[in-house]
Amino acid sequence: MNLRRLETFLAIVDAGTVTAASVYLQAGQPALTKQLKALESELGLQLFDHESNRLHLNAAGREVLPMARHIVQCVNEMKSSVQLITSNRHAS
Amino acid sequence: MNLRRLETFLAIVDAGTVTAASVYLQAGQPALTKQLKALESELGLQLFDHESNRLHLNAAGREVLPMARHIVQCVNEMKSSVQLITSNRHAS
DNA sequence: CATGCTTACGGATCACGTAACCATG
DNA sequence: CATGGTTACGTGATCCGTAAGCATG
Repeated sequence: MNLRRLETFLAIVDAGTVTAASVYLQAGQPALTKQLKALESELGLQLFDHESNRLHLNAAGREVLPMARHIVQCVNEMKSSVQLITSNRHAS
Repeated sequence: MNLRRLETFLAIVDAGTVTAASVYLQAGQPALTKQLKALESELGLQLFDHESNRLHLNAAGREVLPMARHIVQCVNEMKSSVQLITSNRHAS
């Protein structure tokens, strides 16, 4: 399980398309497509309908989404806490 | 930020030594040492005292520990939920 | 035919395992 | 000197970006 893939998943959901997410993340579309496929493969679960030429979040994706958000949020909070620790360490 | 590194961190704390953690994780000591160093480098923060020939969790490590545990726990819960989803999917 | 996703492929980076080394109790 | 951690190094896997291809509205 890779955090980068979860962040990519969230970015694609929030941006609406892989293309828009790639602009936001300053990465190439192919990279995001492959990360998403890797995530779906790893979970053994399709998160989007890949049938049309646009991706659509499916039922499973909607169930996984809040958990992925929570994990990424916790990671960001940990990063903030670490920065706080180092700041206090320097202040003391 | 890599989840594998957090899991390694927890394993080292729980097992007490890198050696014991490497047995538990079925990996080599060098790999765990390097993952730990990578994590500390990434956070910009020493989590252990590296002075003796045994690692000792320091104050910063004790602060980060519960957050790391929470993140890993959330990831495991997500994995379980995904398995549940796929089970139900197969049942229906 | 414009938009958006996917696949192919080459290069770079990362991660591991074996082996050798260093430090401490 | 036994135990535990670290460094060196070569190999295998992973990831990305460019380029090309495919599908749909």
